[in-house]
Amino acid sequence: MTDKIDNKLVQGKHNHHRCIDHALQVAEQVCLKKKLRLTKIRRQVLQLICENHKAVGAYELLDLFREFDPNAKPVTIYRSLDFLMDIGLVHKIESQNAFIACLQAEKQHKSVILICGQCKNAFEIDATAVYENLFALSKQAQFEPQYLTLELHGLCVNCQKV
Amino acid sequence: MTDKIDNKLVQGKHNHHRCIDHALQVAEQVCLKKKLRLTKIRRQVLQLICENHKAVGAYELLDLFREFDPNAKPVTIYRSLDFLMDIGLVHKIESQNAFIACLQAEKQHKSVILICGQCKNAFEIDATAVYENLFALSKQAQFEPQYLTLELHGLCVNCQKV
DNA sequence: CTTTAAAATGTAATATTATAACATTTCATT
DNA sequence: AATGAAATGTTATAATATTACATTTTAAAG
Ligand SMILES: [Zn+2]
Ligand SMILES: [Zn+2]
Ligand SMILES: [Zn+2]
Ligand SMILES: [Zn+2]
Repeated sequence: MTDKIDNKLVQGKHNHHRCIDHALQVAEQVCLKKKLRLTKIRRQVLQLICENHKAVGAYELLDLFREFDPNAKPVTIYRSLDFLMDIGLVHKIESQNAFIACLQAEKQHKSVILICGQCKNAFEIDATAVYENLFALSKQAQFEPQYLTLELHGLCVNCQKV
Repeated sequence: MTDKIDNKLVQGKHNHHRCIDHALQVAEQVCLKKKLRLTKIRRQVLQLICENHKAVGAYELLDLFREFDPNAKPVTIYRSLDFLMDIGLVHKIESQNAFIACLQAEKQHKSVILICGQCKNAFEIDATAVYENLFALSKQAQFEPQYLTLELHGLCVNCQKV
């Protein structure tokens, strides 16, 4: 399984095993704390999402998952995604119908997802100030803000040259 | 056709005929300027989107459109939506797979869409500062920003009470 | 006024994304 | 061991969107 990881594909050079391990450890912690069950299926789905930093579609994930269970059905993936999203371990990229693992699920965060249109890598950076700004703006318009969809499309540093 | 408009449904009280007329006039102007063809079908689709300020799905739109042409197919709607979105007359709300008419298509604008989770009304307010902030932030992360998906979910003023 | 080529539309089929409904199994607790 | 809630299995289907190719409409040229 680990030999599928292709470090050339991820944003910047880094030991990607650490990302996966960290994400899985955080997942354990979060579930322990909330008394939720990180079952085998859920862990496998999370692991697959973590295999690179690209946004991954549910059916793409299903194909990958079928190496664990050839008979897996869409609903299995969607159920796991729902579970993982509910507890903040996975984010949905609405503009792509795709999913990424959150790399900072252990702490509360208000972030923008930067999505490279070329390589599809997606990563989060803090945008707390932006949230505050927008919430304030919307309140001025007598709107009661609840949650924000914030996705910035562009080119990552690796894809800008040429 | 006009007697379908229900002003109780729209954000605040206003003469909704003006919204439709304005949107259609702007559409004419934009197409004239860009030498594009605002065909009957495209105008009808835009008109239907304008009939209220709610986000409307493509198939919902198709149902409405079938009062013009009972044999209309999904692709007709999607083609018109693509055309209207390309020239900024319509925006897609990614988090809802739904569409709204832009009320300020005549001028360049950087806005956030405020979406009421209760009544589904959606309207835009200016967010130029937020764009600049985010673009600057992302550049610091060596990301080249291109376009932003910015959708704020919450409750509109009419839906906050009780 | 024809010819022509591009744009728009018609038509059918299909791809992609996501959920509903109900049966069965697993698991923690009693 | 009994119990009930949570998770999973299984089947079907809903909802959203696109592809491919035929035909018609339109604007512009000759
Ligand atoms: Zn996150
Ligand atoms: Zn890239
Ligand atoms: Zn707009
Ligand atoms: Zn409302």
